Amino acid sequence: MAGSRREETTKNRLVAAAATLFAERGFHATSVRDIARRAGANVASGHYHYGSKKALYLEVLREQFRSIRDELQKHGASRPPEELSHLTHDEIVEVLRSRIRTMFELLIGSAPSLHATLMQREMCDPSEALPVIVAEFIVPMTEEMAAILSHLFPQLSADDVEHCVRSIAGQVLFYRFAMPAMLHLQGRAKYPRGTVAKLAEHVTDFSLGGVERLACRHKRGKHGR
Amino acid sequence: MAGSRREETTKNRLVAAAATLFAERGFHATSVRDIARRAGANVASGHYHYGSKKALYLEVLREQFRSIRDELQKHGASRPPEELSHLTHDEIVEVLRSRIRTMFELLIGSAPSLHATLMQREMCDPSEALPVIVAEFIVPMTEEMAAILSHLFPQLSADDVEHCVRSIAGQVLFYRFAMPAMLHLQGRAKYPRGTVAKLAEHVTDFSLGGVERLACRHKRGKHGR
DNA sequence: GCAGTATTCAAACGATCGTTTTAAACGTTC
DNA sequence: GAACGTTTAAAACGATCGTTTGAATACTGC
Repeated sequence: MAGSRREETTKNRLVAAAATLFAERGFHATSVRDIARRAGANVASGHYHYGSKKALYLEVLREQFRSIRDELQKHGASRPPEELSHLTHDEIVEVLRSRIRTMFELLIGSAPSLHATLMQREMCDPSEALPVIVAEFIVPMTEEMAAILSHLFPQLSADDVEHCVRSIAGQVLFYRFAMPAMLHLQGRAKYPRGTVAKLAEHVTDFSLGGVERLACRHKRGKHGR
Repeated sequence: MAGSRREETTKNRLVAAAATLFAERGFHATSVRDIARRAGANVASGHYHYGSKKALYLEVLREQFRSIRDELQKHGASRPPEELSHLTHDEIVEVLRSRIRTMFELLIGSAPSLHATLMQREMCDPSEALPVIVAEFIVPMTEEMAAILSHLFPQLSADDVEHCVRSIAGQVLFYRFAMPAMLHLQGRAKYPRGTVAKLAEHVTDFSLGGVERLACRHKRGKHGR
């Protein structure tokens, strides 16, 4: 026994099944019987291994967002943030473009992306897992983006940087959080191939314009233009 | 009887109570008994007046989004869109600023804003009411914003205008859809006074920069600067 | 007034919920 | 192989769910 690598124990199958179902249908619309059935386990196994349905839900979110930070680092930012200082302006722009693209891939890429769906549901009905999401996903992503913007335009105030980070995050998250409406408008079942690349280009260009305008505003008085 | 003005009939109290509870807790977490209790009615009254819990839910959404278009017109755009042609560039900018501010007030203003909450829940679990939301809220708002941007920068392609509209909408919606995370980050229970004004200013300035960059891009080749 | 419809009410329906119970099966250690 | 803690299994628990029933009540037109 004791195979340390991804044992297919009942406990593991339970949390995996629960993650899928909680993401697909939400907490209240998912029954412990659905979870047990999908995990090929007994109805009582959830309580035996996790204590309660709620505790199982919290474990699902802890597990999902424990791994996402590594995922973020793997896809992009292989270099520590201080290395940004050694890059030219245009190179940092390309870093920004790459990070925005990574976010899009994470949120609306081909994979189902349980993280995003679970996060969206937590924004509707926050639970004790909200701090985990903030600490493991939102804060790291926010700080990295802030570092990039600060290096791009050092004259930006900390407040402006924060606002710009949220402007960028908002643009990206929009296509996930408003996905059903967008797909309905387009009469599609899912975003067509190539959407990620196109959106990443647009959001990057749009945001560069936005950030640049704020950065140059101070030279032209408080309200620019 | 036949008082045409906002009768406090059981039917009306039911749909009002249902709107509040569906927004607060979601469809599955709200029981017909909760609704009846809040409406001061019997458990069976929901079925008598609306047929089923699901039908009541759909009626709630239809009613909520039937009224929001009027709300949008009242707060802003008192003039038909073609009047934009008679305004100067700077005047159109102020129209844009005012519309963005209206959106913020609608989404995170002091009022509870059932619309926004119900819409957010529909994006998690789309129902037959999704087309109503798209037709009554998203399409009008999108088209008006597109008209403003087109008048601001006539050289923008239709595709670019669409993308920019979504970039603006995304920034605004972010502060509603990610509200629990933002408030947790700030250690607050709700956005402090003056937030709407500050955010509207930022999003307007940021977006003007973004749109302007895209508008000027064509003069500098496909990938500008 | 009464007939007839529309609405409200208390009570109960069957189904399903999360959870608990009890015992059987399994795995490990002497 | 006996003893023991761990895990799984079937069955049932009480509670609550959405819905239905059938009688009581309120309202309408005459």
